[in-house]
Amino acid sequence: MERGSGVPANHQRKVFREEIRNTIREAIFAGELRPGDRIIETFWAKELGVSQGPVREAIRDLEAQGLVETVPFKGSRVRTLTEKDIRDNYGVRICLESKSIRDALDRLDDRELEELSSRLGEILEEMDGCAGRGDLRAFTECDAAFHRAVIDATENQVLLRLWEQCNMRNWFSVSALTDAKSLKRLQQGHQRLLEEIRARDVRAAVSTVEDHLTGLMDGFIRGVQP
Amino acid sequence: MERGSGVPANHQRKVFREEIRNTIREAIFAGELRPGDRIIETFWAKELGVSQGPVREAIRDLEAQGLVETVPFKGSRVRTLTEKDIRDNYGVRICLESKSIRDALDRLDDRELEELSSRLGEILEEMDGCAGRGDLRAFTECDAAFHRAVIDATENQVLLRLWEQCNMRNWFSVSALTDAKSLKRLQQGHQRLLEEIRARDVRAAVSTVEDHLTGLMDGFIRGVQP
DNA sequence: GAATTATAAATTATCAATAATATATAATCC
DNA sequence: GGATTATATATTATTGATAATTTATAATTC
Repeated sequence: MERGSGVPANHQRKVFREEIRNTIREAIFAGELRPGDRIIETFWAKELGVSQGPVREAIRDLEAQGLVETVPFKGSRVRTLTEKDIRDNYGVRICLESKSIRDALDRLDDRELEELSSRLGEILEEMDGCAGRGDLRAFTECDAAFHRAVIDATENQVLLRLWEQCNMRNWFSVSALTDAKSLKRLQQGHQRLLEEIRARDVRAAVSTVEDHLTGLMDGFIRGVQP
Repeated sequence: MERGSGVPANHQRKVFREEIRNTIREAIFAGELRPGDRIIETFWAKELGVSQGPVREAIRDLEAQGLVETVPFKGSRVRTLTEKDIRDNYGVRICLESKSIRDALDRLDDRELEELSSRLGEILEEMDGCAGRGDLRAFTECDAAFHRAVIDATENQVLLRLWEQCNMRNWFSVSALTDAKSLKRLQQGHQRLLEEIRARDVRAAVSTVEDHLTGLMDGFIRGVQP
Protein backbone atom coordinates (compact mmCIF):
# COMPACT_ATOMS: atom_id res chain seq x y z
CA MET A 1 0.00 0.00 0.00
CA GLU A 2 2.36 2.69 -1.29
CA ARG A 3 1.86 6.39 -1.13
CA GLY A 4 3.80 9.57 -1.76
CA SER A 5 4.89 9.40 -5.36
CA GLY A 6 1.91 8.87 -7.63
CA VAL A 7 -0.63 10.55 -5.40
CA PRO A 8 -1.55 14.03 -6.61
CA ALA A 9 -1.38 16.86 -4.10
CA ASN A 10 -5.03 16.37 -3.37
CA HIS A 11 -6.40 18.70 -0.77
CA GLN A 12 -8.57 16.11 0.92
CA ARG A 13 -5.60 13.82 1.38
CA LYS A 14 -6.42 10.16 1.64
CA VAL A 15 -5.50 8.45 4.81
CA PHE A 16 -4.83 4.75 5.37
CA ARG A 17 -7.85 4.31 7.54
CA GLU A 18 -10.21 5.14 4.69
CA GLU A 19 -8.64 2.77 2.24
CA ILE A 20 -8.61 0.02 4.82
CA ARG A 21 -12.21 0.70 5.70
CA ASN A 22 -13.23 0.42 2.08
CA THR A 23 -11.26 -2.78 1.62
CA ILE A 24 -12.85 -4.48 4.58
CA ARG A 25 -16.28 -3.24 3.59
CA GLU A 26 -15.78 -4.64 0.13
CA ALA A 27 -14.82 -7.96 1.68
CA ILE A 28 -18.11 -7.92 3.56
CA PHE A 29 -20.20 -6.99 0.53
CA ALA A 30 -18.44 -9.49 -1.64
CA GLY A 31 -19.32 -12.20 0.84
CA GLU A 32 -15.71 -13.01 1.74
CA LEU A 33 -16.56 -11.97 5.25
CA ARG A 34 -19.94 -13.31 6.22
CA PRO A 35 -22.12 -12.22 9.12
CA GLY A 36 -20.66 -13.50 12.37
CA ASP A 37 -17.13 -13.78 11.00
CA ARG A 38 -14.39 -12.27 13.07
CA ILE A 39 -12.41 -9.30 11.85
CA ILE A 40 -8.92 -9.63 13.24
CA GLU A 41 -6.91 -6.45 13.41
CA THR A 42 -3.50 -8.07 13.07
CA PHE A 43 -4.63 -10.23 10.16
CA TRP A 44 -5.75 -7.26 8.09
CA ALA A 45 -2.69 -5.31 9.12
CA LYS A 46 -0.46 -8.01 7.68
CA GLU A 47 -2.75 -8.52 4.69
CA LEU A 48 -2.58 -4.85 3.74
CA GLY A 49 0.98 -4.19 4.83
CA VAL A 50 0.09 -1.61 7.46
CA SER A 51 0.17 -1.59 11.21
CA GLN A 52 -2.58 -2.39 13.64
CA GLY A 53 -3.57 1.17 14.48
CA PRO A 54 -5.17 2.28 11.23
CA VAL A 55 -6.96 -1.06 10.94
CA ARG A 56 -8.44 -0.51 14.37
CA GLU A 57 -9.73 2.88 13.33
CA ALA A 58 -11.16 1.50 10.13
CA ILE A 59 -13.03 -1.14 12.10
CA ARG A 60 -14.37 1.56 14.42
CA ASP A 61 -15.72 3.38 11.39
CA LEU A 62 -17.51 0.27 10.23
CA GLU A 63 -18.87 -0.13 13.72
CA ALA A 64 -20.31 3.37 13.63
CA GLN A 65 -21.92 2.47 10.32
CA GLY A 66 -23.57 -0.52 11.94
CA LEU A 67 -21.78 -3.12 9.84
CA VAL A 68 -19.61 -4.47 12.62
CA GLU A 69 -20.04 -5.32 16.27
CA THR A 70 -17.23 -5.03 18.79
CA VAL A 71 -16.81 -6.26 22.35
CA PRO A 72 -13.86 -4.84 24.31
CA PHE A 73 -10.90 -7.19 24.54
CA LYS A 74 -12.75 -9.83 22.55
CA GLY A 75 -12.79 -8.34 19.11
CA SER A 76 -15.06 -7.46 16.21
CA ARG A 77 -17.39 -9.47 14.06
CA VAL A 78 -19.43 -8.78 10.98
CA ARG A 79 -22.80 -7.99 12.35
CA THR A 80 -25.43 -10.68 12.14
CA LEU A 81 -28.79 -9.29 11.20
CA THR A 82 -31.86 -10.83 12.70
CA GLU A 83 -35.23 -10.45 11.07
CA LYS A 84 -36.09 -7.95 13.76
CA ASP A 85 -32.98 -5.90 12.98
CA ILE A 86 -34.11 -5.65 9.39
CA ARG A 87 -37.65 -4.73 10.31
CA ASP A 88 -36.45 -2.07 12.73
CA ASN A 89 -34.16 -0.70 10.12
CA TYR A 90 -36.75 -0.45 7.39
CA GLY A 91 -39.25 0.99 9.81
CA VAL A 92 -36.94 3.89 10.49
CA ARG A 93 -35.95 4.21 6.89
CA ILE A 94 -39.57 4.50 5.82
CA CYS A 95 -40.03 7.17 8.43
CA LEU A 96 -37.07 9.19 7.18
CA GLU A 97 -37.89 8.81 3.53
CA SER A 98 -41.48 9.85 4.08
CA LYS A 99 -40.21 12.96 5.76
CA SER A 100 -37.81 13.60 2.92
CA ILE A 101 -40.66 13.54 0.41
CA ARG A 102 -42.77 15.89 2.47
CA ASP A 103 -39.90 18.27 3.10
CA ALA A 104 -38.61 18.22 -0.44
CA LEU A 105 -42.01 18.98 -1.95
CA ASP A 106 -42.49 21.63 0.67
CA ARG A 107 -39.38 23.57 -0.08
CA LEU A 108 -38.87 23.12 -3.84
CA ASP A 109 -40.47 25.61 -6.17
CA ASP A 110 -41.81 24.42 -9.51
CA ARG A 111 -38.58 24.94 -11.40
CA GLU A 112 -36.52 23.11 -8.79
CA LEU A 113 -39.02 20.29 -8.72
CA GLU A 114 -38.68 19.99 -12.47
CA GLU A 115 -34.91 19.74 -12.10
CA LEU A 116 -35.24 17.04 -9.48
CA SER A 117 -37.68 15.14 -11.66
CA SER A 118 -35.37 15.18 -14.61
CA ARG A 119 -32.49 13.98 -12.44
CA LEU A 120 -34.67 11.18 -11.13
CA GLY A 121 -35.69 10.37 -14.67
CA GLU A 122 -32.06 9.91 -15.70
CA ILE A 123 -31.46 7.58 -12.80
CA LEU A 124 -34.54 5.60 -13.75
CA GLU A 125 -33.25 5.08 -17.28
CA GLU A 126 -30.01 3.70 -15.99
CA MET A 127 -31.91 1.60 -13.50
CA ASP A 128 -33.94 0.17 -16.34
CA GLY A 129 -30.77 -0.94 -18.08
CA CYS A 130 -29.51 -2.61 -14.91
CA ALA A 131 -32.80 -4.42 -14.48
CA GLY A 132 -32.66 -5.61 -18.09
CA ARG A 133 -29.28 -7.24 -17.72
CA GLY A 134 -30.00 -8.42 -14.16
CA ASP A 135 -27.10 -6.46 -12.68
CA LEU A 136 -28.15 -6.41 -9.04
CA ARG A 137 -25.10 -4.57 -7.87
CA ALA A 138 -25.50 -1.64 -10.23
CA PHE A 139 -29.25 -1.67 -9.73
CA THR A 140 -28.77 -1.25 -6.02
CA GLU A 141 -26.53 1.73 -6.65
CA CYS A 142 -29.21 3.32 -8.82
CA ASP A 143 -31.82 2.64 -6.20
CA ALA A 144 -29.73 4.33 -3.56
CA ALA A 145 -29.01 7.24 -5.88
CA PHE A 146 -32.73 7.73 -6.51
CA HIS A 147 -33.71 7.89 -2.87
CA ARG A 148 -30.67 9.94 -2.05
CA ALA A 149 -31.54 12.50 -4.67
CA VAL A 150 -34.83 13.13 -2.91
CA ILE A 151 -33.07 13.48 0.42
CA ASP A 152 -30.49 15.79 -1.07
CA ALA A 153 -33.34 17.96 -2.25
CA THR A 154 -34.35 18.58 1.35
CA GLU A 155 -30.86 19.96 2.00
CA ASN A 156 -31.13 18.54 5.49
CA GLN A 157 -27.69 17.24 6.40
CA VAL A 158 -28.86 15.47 9.52
CA LEU A 159 -31.50 13.62 7.58
CA LEU A 160 -28.90 12.55 5.07
CA ARG A 161 -26.46 11.38 7.68
CA LEU A 162 -28.99 9.28 9.54
CA TRP A 163 -30.48 7.91 6.34
CA GLU A 164 -27.09 6.66 5.24
CA GLN A 165 -26.92 4.68 8.43
CA CYS A 166 -30.12 2.81 7.80
CA ASN A 167 -30.12 2.45 4.06
CA MET A 168 -28.98 -1.11 3.89
CA ARG A 169 -27.81 -0.95 0.31
CA ASN A 170 -24.57 -2.30 1.57
CA TRP A 171 -26.08 -5.57 2.61
CA PHE A 172 -27.43 -6.26 -0.85
CA SER A 173 -25.19 -9.30 -1.26
CA VAL A 174 -27.49 -11.33 0.93
CA SER A 175 -30.63 -10.17 -0.80
CA ALA A 176 -32.87 -12.63 -2.56
CA LEU A 177 -34.05 -10.21 -5.22
CA THR A 178 -31.90 -11.31 -8.09
CA ASP A 179 -34.17 -12.16 -11.00
CA ALA A 180 -34.68 -9.63 -13.74
CA LYS A 181 -38.45 -9.69 -13.27
CA SER A 182 -38.23 -8.50 -9.67
CA LEU A 183 -35.85 -5.75 -10.65
CA LYS A 184 -38.11 -4.65 -13.46
CA ARG A 185 -41.02 -4.46 -11.05
CA LEU A 186 -38.97 -2.41 -8.63
CA GLN A 187 -37.98 -0.05 -11.39
CA GLN A 188 -41.62 0.48 -12.30
CA GLY A 189 -42.38 1.30 -8.69
CA HIS A 190 -39.84 4.08 -8.87
CA GLN A 191 -41.37 5.32 -12.09
CA ARG A 192 -44.67 5.67 -10.36
CA LEU A 193 -43.02 7.37 -7.39
CA LEU A 194 -41.41 9.88 -9.70
CA GLU A 195 -44.75 10.75 -11.28
CA GLU A 196 -46.36 11.25 -7.90
CA ILE A 197 -43.55 13.45 -6.72
CA ARG A 198 -43.74 15.47 -9.89
CA ALA A 199 -47.47 15.91 -9.33
CA ARG A 200 -46.78 17.01 -5.75
CA ASP A 201 -49.03 14.24 -4.52
CA VAL A 202 -47.43 13.77 -1.12
CA ARG A 203 -49.88 11.23 0.16
CA ALA A 204 -49.57 8.95 -2.84
CA ALA A 205 -45.79 9.26 -2.95
CA VAL A 206 -45.39 8.43 0.70
CA SER A 207 -47.65 5.45 0.30
CA THR A 208 -45.72 4.24 -2.72
CA VAL A 209 -42.40 4.59 -0.98
CA GLU A 210 -43.75 2.67 1.97
CA ASP A 211 -44.86 -0.16 -0.27
CA HIS A 212 -41.60 -0.13 -2.13
CA LEU A 213 -39.45 -0.29 0.98
CA THR A 214 -41.66 -2.90 2.58
CA GLY A 215 -41.21 -5.02 -0.52
CA LEU A 216 -37.46 -4.60 -0.38
CA MET A 217 -37.54 -5.54 3.27
CA ASP A 218 -39.45 -8.72 2.60
CA GLY A 219 -36.98 -9.73 -0.07
CA PHE A 220 -34.20 -9.01 2.32
CA ILE A 221 -35.72 -11.09 5.07
CA ARG A 222 -36.23 -13.99 2.71
CA GLY A 223 -32.58 -13.69 1.71
CA VAL A 224 -31.28 -13.64 5.23
CA GLN A 225 -33.55 -16.26 6.66
CA PRO A 226 -34.05 -18.88 3.97
CA MET B 1 -6.20 7.40 35.33
CA GLU B 2 -5.83 4.24 37.38
CA ARG B 3 -7.50 0.97 36.75
CA GLY B 4 -7.32 -2.60 37.99
CA SER B 5 -7.81 -2.38 41.72
CA GLY B 6 -11.16 -0.78 42.51
CA VAL B 7 -12.86 -1.79 39.32
CA PRO B 8 -15.27 -4.67 39.88
CA ALA B 9 -14.95 -7.67 37.60
CA ASN B 10 -17.51 -6.13 35.32
CA HIS B 11 -18.27 -8.11 32.23
CA GLN B 12 -18.53 -5.08 29.97
CA ARG B 13 -15.00 -3.98 30.86
CA LYS B 14 -14.31 -0.30 30.61
CA VAL B 15 -11.72 0.80 28.18
CA PHE B 16 -9.69 4.02 28.19
CA ARG B 17 -11.31 5.31 25.06
CA GLU B 18 -14.70 5.49 26.73
CA GLU B 19 -13.51 7.37 29.78
CA ILE B 20 -11.58 9.78 27.61
CA ARG B 21 -14.57 10.28 25.37
CA ASN B 22 -16.73 11.14 28.35
CA THR B 23 -14.15 13.50 29.73
CA ILE B 24 -13.82 15.45 26.50
CA ARG B 25 -17.55 15.47 26.03
CA GLU B 26 -17.94 16.87 29.52
CA ALA B 27 -15.46 19.59 28.64
CA ILE B 28 -17.63 20.49 25.68
CA PHE B 29 -20.85 20.50 27.64
CA ALA B 30 -19.32 22.45 30.46
CA GLY B 31 -18.27 25.10 27.99
CA GLU B 32 -14.54 24.63 28.56
CA LEU B 33 -14.31 23.68 24.93
CA ARG B 34 -16.45 25.97 22.86
CA PRO B 35 -17.61 25.46 19.29
CA GLY B 36 -14.70 25.97 16.91
CA ASP B 37 -12.07 25.17 19.53
CA ARG B 38 -9.41 22.69 18.57
CA ILE B 39 -9.13 19.34 20.27
CA ILE B 40 -5.48 18.43 20.37
CA GLU B 41 -4.69 14.77 20.78
CA THR B 42 -1.35 15.21 22.52
CA PHE B 43 -2.73 17.81 24.90
CA TRP B 44 -5.49 15.53 26.16
CA ALA B 45 -3.09 12.61 26.28
CA LYS B 46 -0.83 14.53 28.65
CA GLU B 47 -3.78 15.99 30.55
CA LEU B 48 -5.22 12.54 31.24
CA GLY B 49 -1.95 10.66 31.59
CA VAL B 50 -2.56 8.32 28.66
CA SER B 51 -1.04 8.01 25.23
CA GLN B 52 -2.22 9.51 22.00
CA GLY B 53 -3.91 6.43 20.60
CA PRO B 54 -6.90 6.12 22.89
CA VAL B 55 -7.45 9.88 22.70
CA ARG B 56 -7.60 9.61 18.92
CA GLU B 57 -10.21 6.90 19.16
CA ALA B 58 -12.22 8.90 21.64
CA ILE B 59 -12.23 11.85 19.28
CA ARG B 60 -13.37 9.59 16.46
CA ASP B 61 -16.29 8.52 18.60
CA LEU B 62 -17.27 12.11 19.20
CA GLU B 63 -16.99 12.69 15.48
CA ALA B 64 -19.40 9.86 14.78
CA GLN B 65 -21.76 11.46 17.29
CA GLY B 66 -21.61 14.70 15.38
CA LEU B 67 -20.01 16.71 18.17
CA VAL B 68 -16.65 17.10 16.51
CA GLU B 69 -15.35 17.79 13.01
CA THR B 70 -12.06 16.42 11.76
CA VAL B 71 -9.89 17.17 8.73
CA PRO B 72 -7.03 14.75 8.02
CA PHE B 73 -3.64 16.03 9.09
CA LYS B 74 -5.16 19.24 10.35
CA GLY B 75 -7.01 18.08 13.39
CA SER B 76 -10.37 18.18 15.12
CA ARG B 77 -12.56 20.98 16.33
CA VAL B 78 -15.71 21.22 18.36
CA ARG B 79 -18.41 21.49 15.80
CA THR B 80 -19.95 24.87 15.25
CA LEU B 81 -23.70 24.70 14.92
CA THR B 82 -25.46 27.05 12.60
CA GLU B 83 -29.11 27.86 13.04
CA LYS B 84 -29.79 25.62 10.06
CA ASP B 85 -27.95 22.73 11.71
CA ILE B 86 -30.19 23.07 14.71
CA ARG B 87 -33.36 23.28 12.64
CA ASP B 88 -32.34 20.25 10.60
CA ASN B 89 -31.58 18.37 13.74
CA TYR B 90 -34.85 19.10 15.46
CA GLY B 91 -36.75 18.38 12.28
CA VAL B 92 -35.40 14.87 12.24
CA ARG B 93 -35.77 14.46 15.96
CA ILE B 94 -39.45 15.39 15.78
CA CYS B 95 -39.86 12.86 13.00
CA LEU B 96 -38.26 10.09 15.03
CA GLU B 97 -40.07 10.91 18.25
CA SER B 98 -43.41 11.02 16.50
CA LYS B 99 -42.73 7.57 15.16
CA SER B 100 -41.70 6.36 18.59
CA ILE B 101 -45.03 7.48 20.05
CA ARG B 102 -47.01 5.79 17.28
CA ASP B 103 -44.99 2.59 17.49
CA ALA B 104 -44.97 2.43 21.26
CA LEU B 105 -48.73 2.87 21.55
CA ASP B 106 -49.16 0.37 18.78
CA ARG B 107 -47.24 -2.42 20.38
CA LEU B 108 -47.84 -1.96 24.12
CA ASP B 109 -50.81 -3.69 25.67
CA ASP B 110 -52.70 -1.94 28.46
CA ARG B 111 -50.60 -3.37 31.24
CA GLU B 112 -47.34 -2.43 29.55
CA LEU B 113 -48.65 1.04 28.84
CA GLU B 114 -49.48 1.41 32.51
CA GLU B 115 -45.91 0.45 33.39
CA LEU B 116 -44.51 2.97 30.96
CA SER B 117 -46.79 5.65 32.31
CA SER B 118 -45.71 5.05 35.85
CA ARG B 119 -42.08 5.16 34.81
CA LEU B 120 -42.69 8.42 33.01
CA GLY B 121 -44.51 9.70 36.08
CA GLU B 122 -41.48 9.05 38.24
CA ILE B 123 -39.26 10.93 35.85
CA LEU B 124 -41.69 13.83 35.85
CA GLU B 125 -41.55 14.09 39.61
CA GLU B 126 -37.81 14.33 39.53
CA MET B 127 -38.02 16.79 36.69
CA ASP B 128 -40.32 18.91 38.78
CA GLY B 129 -37.71 19.07 41.50
CA CYS B 130 -35.04 20.08 39.03
CA ALA B 131 -37.24 22.82 37.66
CA GLY B 132 -37.93 24.07 41.18
CA ARG B 133 -34.30 24.52 42.02
CA GLY B 134 -33.40 25.70 38.51
CA ASP B 135 -30.95 22.86 37.92
CA LEU B 136 -30.73 22.96 34.14
CA ARG B 137 -28.22 20.20 33.92
CA ALA B 138 -30.24 17.67 35.87
CA PHE B 139 -33.41 18.85 34.18
CA THR B 140 -31.92 18.08 30.80
CA GLU B 141 -31.03 14.60 31.97
CA CYS B 142 -34.62 14.03 33.04
CA ASP B 143 -35.90 15.37 29.78
CA ALA B 144 -33.70 12.96 27.85
CA ALA B 145 -34.72 10.10 30.12
CA PHE B 146 -38.40 10.85 29.48
CA HIS B 147 -38.14 10.80 25.71
CA ARG B 148 -35.81 7.85 25.80
CA ALA B 149 -38.23 5.85 27.86
CA VAL B 150 -40.79 6.18 25.10
CA ILE B 151 -38.26 5.13 22.51
CA ASP B 152 -37.16 2.19 24.62
CA ALA B 153 -40.76 1.10 24.69
CA THR B 154 -40.71 0.65 20.93
CA GLU B 155 -37.83 -1.81 21.35
CA ASN B 156 -36.50 -0.56 18.05
CA GLN B 157 -32.73 -0.48 18.38
CA VAL B 158 -32.19 1.41 15.16
CA LEU B 159 -34.60 4.10 16.23
CA LEU B 160 -32.75 4.43 19.51
CA ARG B 161 -29.36 4.61 17.89
CA LEU B 162 -30.34 7.31 15.44
CA TRP B 163 -32.26 9.26 18.03
CA GLU B 164 -29.23 9.43 20.24
CA GLN B 165 -27.42 11.07 17.40
CA CYS B 166 -29.87 13.89 17.06
CA ASN B 167 -31.01 14.45 20.59
CA MET B 168 -28.92 17.48 21.31
CA ARG B 169 -29.20 17.18 25.05
CA ASN B 170 -25.50 17.42 25.07
CA TRP B 171 -25.44 20.91 23.72
CA PHE B 172 -27.60 22.22 26.53
CA SER B 173 -24.81 24.37 27.89
CA VAL B 174 -25.41 26.92 25.19
CA SER B 175 -29.14 26.88 25.70
CA ALA B 176 -30.94 30.00 26.77
CA LEU B 177 -33.59 28.22 28.79
CA THR B 178 -32.22 28.72 32.24
CA ASP B 179 -34.90 30.39 34.31
CA ALA B 180 -37.01 28.31 36.60
CA LYS B 181 -40.21 29.52 34.96
CA SER B 182 -39.25 28.13 31.55
CA LEU B 183 -38.28 24.84 33.11
CA LYS B 184 -41.54 24.63 34.95
CA ARG B 185 -43.43 25.24 31.74
CA LEU B 186 -41.45 22.53 30.00
CA GLN B 187 -42.20 20.15 32.80
CA GLN B 188 -45.91 20.83 32.45
CA GLY B 189 -45.68 20.11 28.76
CA HIS B 190 -44.34 16.68 29.59
CA GLN B 191 -47.13 16.16 32.08
CA ARG B 192 -49.63 16.78 29.34
CA LEU B 193 -47.73 14.49 27.00
CA LEU B 194 -47.83 11.72 29.56
CA GLU B 195 -51.58 12.04 29.92
CA GLU B 196 -52.09 11.90 26.17
CA ILE B 197 -49.88 8.85 25.86
CA ARG B 198 -51.73 7.17 28.69
CA ALA B 199 -55.00 7.90 26.92
CA ARG B 200 -53.58 6.44 23.70
CA ASP B 201 -54.32 9.71 21.94
CA VAL B 202 -51.63 9.45 19.27
CA ARG B 203 -52.60 12.57 17.41
CA ALA B 204 -52.57 14.80 20.47
CA ALA B 205 -49.34 13.32 21.78
CA VAL B 206 -47.55 13.79 18.50
CA SER B 207 -48.75 17.33 18.31
CA THR B 208 -47.62 18.04 21.85
CA VAL B 209 -44.20 16.58 21.27
CA GLU B 210 -43.85 18.67 18.13
CA ASP B 211 -44.66 21.82 20.04
CA HIS B 212 -42.36 20.86 22.86
CA LEU B 213 -39.40 20.15 20.61
CA THR B 214 -40.02 23.23 18.53
CA GLY B 215 -39.96 25.27 21.69
CA LEU B 216 -36.71 23.67 22.77
CA MET B 217 -35.28 24.38 19.35
CA ASP B 218 -36.22 28.04 19.51
CA GLY B 219 -34.57 28.36 22.89
CA PHE B 220 -31.54 26.67 21.53
CA ILE B 221 -31.33 28.97 18.54
CA ARG B 222 -31.66 32.00 20.77
CA GLY B 223 -28.83 30.61 22.88
CA VAL B 224 -26.52 29.99 19.97
CA GLN B 225 -27.24 33.14 18.06
CA PRO B 226 -27.71 35.91 20.57
C1' DG C 1 7.27 46.84 1.46
C1' DA C 2 4.81 42.82 -0.79
C1' DA C 3 5.49 38.42 -2.42
C1' DT C 4 8.08 34.29 -2.24
C1' DT C 5 10.91 30.97 -0.48
C1' DA C 6 13.39 28.63 3.37
C1' DT C 7 13.32 27.15 8.20
C1' DA C 8 11.33 25.87 12.61
C1' DA C 9 7.61 24.39 15.51
C1' DA C 10 3.35 22.02 16.30
C1' DT C 11 0.40 18.38 15.38
C1' DT C 12 -1.43 14.35 13.26
C1' DA C 13 -0.69 9.65 11.23
C1' DT C 14 1.68 5.57 11.50
C1' DC C 15 4.64 2.10 13.27
C1' DA C 16 6.76 -1.50 16.16
C1' DA C 17 6.86 -3.29 20.69
C1' DT C 18 4.69 -4.38 25.06
C1' DA C 19 0.95 -5.08 28.46
C1' DA C 20 -3.68 -6.70 29.34
C1' DT C 21 -7.15 -9.82 28.46
C1' DA C 22 -9.59 -13.74 26.63
C1' DT C 23 -9.70 -18.38 24.64
C1' DA C 24 -7.96 -22.86 23.92
C1' DT C 25 -5.24 -26.72 25.56
C1' DA C 26 -2.99 -29.60 28.77
C1' DA C 27 -2.32 -31.18 33.56
C1' DT C 28 -4.21 -32.29 38.05
C1' DC C 29 -7.39 -33.83 41.34
C1' DC C 30 -11.35 -36.33 43.12
C1' DG D 1 -14.32 -39.75 33.50
C1' DG D 2 -15.74 -35.03 34.69
C1' DA D 3 -14.66 -30.94 36.88
C1' DT D 4 -11.06 -27.73 38.08
C1' DT D 5 -6.89 -25.58 37.85
C1' DA D 6 -2.55 -24.36 35.43
C1' DT D 7 -0.23 -23.29 31.05
C1' DA D 8 0.15 -21.70 26.38
C1' DT D 9 -1.62 -19.16 22.58
C1' DA D 10 -4.14 -15.62 20.21
C1' DT D 11 -5.85 -11.15 20.11
C1' DT D 12 -6.88 -6.66 21.64
C1' DA D 13 -5.47 -2.30 24.15
C1' DT D 14 -1.97 0.76 25.07
C1' DT D 15 2.42 2.81 24.84
C1' DG D 16 6.46 5.52 23.22
C1' DA D 17 8.91 6.69 19.25
C1' DT D 18 9.10 8.19 14.44
C1' DA D 19 7.42 9.84 9.87
C1' DA D 20 4.29 12.86 7.40
C1' DT D 21 1.98 17.01 7.17
C1' DT D 22 0.45 21.52 8.27
C1' DT D 23 1.03 26.10 10.24
C1' DA D 24 3.76 29.82 11.88
C1' DT D 25 8.00 32.46 11.55
C1' DA D 26 12.11 34.22 9.57
C1' DA D 27 15.00 35.14 5.51
C1' DT D 28 15.31 36.47 0.71
C1' DT D 29 14.23 38.53 -3.54
C1' DC D 30 12.36 42.02 -6.46
